Amino acid sequence: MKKAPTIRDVARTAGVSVSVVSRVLNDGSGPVAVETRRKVVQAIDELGFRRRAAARDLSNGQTLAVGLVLPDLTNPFFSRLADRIVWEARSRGAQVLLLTTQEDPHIEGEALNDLLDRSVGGVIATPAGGNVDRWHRLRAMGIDLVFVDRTLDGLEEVDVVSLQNEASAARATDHLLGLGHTRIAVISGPVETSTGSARIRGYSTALLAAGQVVDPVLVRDVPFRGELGGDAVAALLALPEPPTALVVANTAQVRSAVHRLFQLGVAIPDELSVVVFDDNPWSELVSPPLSVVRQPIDMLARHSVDLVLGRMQGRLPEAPQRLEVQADFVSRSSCAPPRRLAHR
Amino acid sequence: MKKAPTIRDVARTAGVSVSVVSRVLNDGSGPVAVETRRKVVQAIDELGFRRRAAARDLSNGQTLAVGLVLPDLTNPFFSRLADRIVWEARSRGAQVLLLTTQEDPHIEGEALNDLLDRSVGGVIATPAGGNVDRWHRLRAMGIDLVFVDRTLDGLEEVDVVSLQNEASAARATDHLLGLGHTRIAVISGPVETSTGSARIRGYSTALLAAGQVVDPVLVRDVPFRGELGGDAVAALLALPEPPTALVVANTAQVRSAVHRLFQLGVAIPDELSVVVFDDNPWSELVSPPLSVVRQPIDMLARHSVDLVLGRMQGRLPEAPQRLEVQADFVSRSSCAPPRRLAHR
DNA sequence: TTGTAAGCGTTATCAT
DNA sequence: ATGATAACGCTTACAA
Repeated sequence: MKKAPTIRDVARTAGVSVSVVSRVLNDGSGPVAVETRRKVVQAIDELGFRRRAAARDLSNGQTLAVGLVLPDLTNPFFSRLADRIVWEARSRGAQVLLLTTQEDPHIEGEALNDLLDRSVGGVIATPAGGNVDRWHRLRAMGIDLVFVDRTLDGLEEVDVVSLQNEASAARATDHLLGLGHTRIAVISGPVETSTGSARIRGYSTALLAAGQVVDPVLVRDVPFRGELGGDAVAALLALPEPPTALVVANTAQVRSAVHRLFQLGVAIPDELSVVVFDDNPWSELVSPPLSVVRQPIDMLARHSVDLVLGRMQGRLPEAPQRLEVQADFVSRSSCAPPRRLAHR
Repeated sequence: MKKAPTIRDVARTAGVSVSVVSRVLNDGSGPVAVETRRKVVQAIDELGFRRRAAARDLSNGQTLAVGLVLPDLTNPFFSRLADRIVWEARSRGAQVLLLTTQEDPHIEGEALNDLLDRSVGGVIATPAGGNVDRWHRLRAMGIDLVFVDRTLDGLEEVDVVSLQNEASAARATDHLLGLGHTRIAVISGPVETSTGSARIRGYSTALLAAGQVVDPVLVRDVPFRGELGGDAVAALLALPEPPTALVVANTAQVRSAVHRLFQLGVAIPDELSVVVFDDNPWSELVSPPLSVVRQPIDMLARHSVDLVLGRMQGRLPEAPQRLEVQADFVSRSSCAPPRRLAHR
């Protein structure tokens, strides 16, 4: 196991000094005679030389690596997001350090410490909540930060890429309203989260615009972790006046919610119309195929990577960017007009 | 944005030398008076000092970070694997650099280059195929390597964690045989891959043991990428003598295969019994719920992390480890005895 | 028990 | 256009 060649080895076998080699390595950081460059290049691949990232990072106090902090890869939304982000990052020459938080602020805190140590150049994250001080600290250390999917109050200065949560929820609700439903329920994420509150807002707005009232008993905000989506479904159906339509706006809970619906033997869409947030690979495999709000994951990925990398390289205006991408509504067979006198 | 404190700052404010600080940092790397340690510790968190990973790595020529090379996070099998590996790694203090290959040896090659640069301490990978020289090079540079899920010929010296592919395929086939099927088809991964060939072998063995012959026309090996699982299904059903049972042993193709089955309106299990490899979150949501071979993903994760980290820390015997973990067969409602005279 | 100083592989600043 | 050389922050002999 011979030691890997260093820049000095290259310099020696090319018969030049290390500074010259360094210059050809960082193309354009200084003048190099064309013939000299040739020799250097040749030496480089003759020796199979590769720059040690650690040394480079140490020297210029920064890394081209990006930290990716996500709740949980078990949720298809995040795993596809991770897939796209890794892809976009590598196509721009950056690497990705992956950390998961299980939606737990404590774990997230530790992850942030790691990131601090490792001095990544930037971070893309879906914040779990809290840790405001840590996030600030990160920024104070000059690490560029982009939130994806969710924001956090008190961090107005960080870039955010999210989807049009409010509009999308309104859109889904409108669809149901258009079918004639007058008792539409929603299962969202926690109201304390940016996505949870925005989606509930969209839902309410649509209802109000249609001249209906918002019945608080039909609005369920459940955590992202766990299987509480199912319980919310059960609770909703056990109501004296159960809903005839349901919007599952908590991506992490759609599996659980749908699972329960099936267990309970609810006839979809006859007894209950349903729309879910996010187009899972299986949402058209179940019967009936689910109508969904399709989140443009690749756009989220592309923009977040653009933002971090852009900031890290100092392009981009000072002001924090706030990007909202549009979601599509995909109508399949899980919605129908309400049946009068539907009993269960 | 003040500069982050260095080990020297700590030494100064604690009134000791840097080596002492370093010693308390790497607990046990040398003697430190208990009172001195106290002062140092105090100085450390007074200043909020954190070691720069780059410097540490540079100094000792190694990183505690692990490279994770996976085909594709879009496949639930790999996303769950990633999730578990990240988790296990962090619980042992290691970070994970994530790279995806899209099953493309060329992309994989580039990923390996990155890993070389970044001098991660070890790598956990599901090899896409080829790149044998690159893998060797990695090992030659002292980077510990563990293959998970798949192996590669010509790399007998690397640790492998996989599941009992042959036994699991046999098990699934046996189940169908037990139901009385005499025309069982299999859709596997490429025969060139370790998983593809092993599963076909298991399938054949079971058939032979039951006194049946292996009809080559019923054995379809399809790539991991793309949607060819669906086409294989269609081809199988178009046979003059179509199968009455099907084992989808290519995890990456089960969605596509099942999708096509549904499109074609095949009655499961009446017309066709099916068993699929890997317990997707949706496999019990579709109707009928699918009988599956459940892969013990957390075991795969745990063992791979144990292996890399163990090697990196120099424990572990010389000889390459070959771990096979057991998969469970979960019977649900997609299998039944064959119907005589089933026409389509 | 503690301190000094020489690396580790790059980059960047000056001279030449 | 090139070459010395000093950082960068930490680890580790080796001395004291």
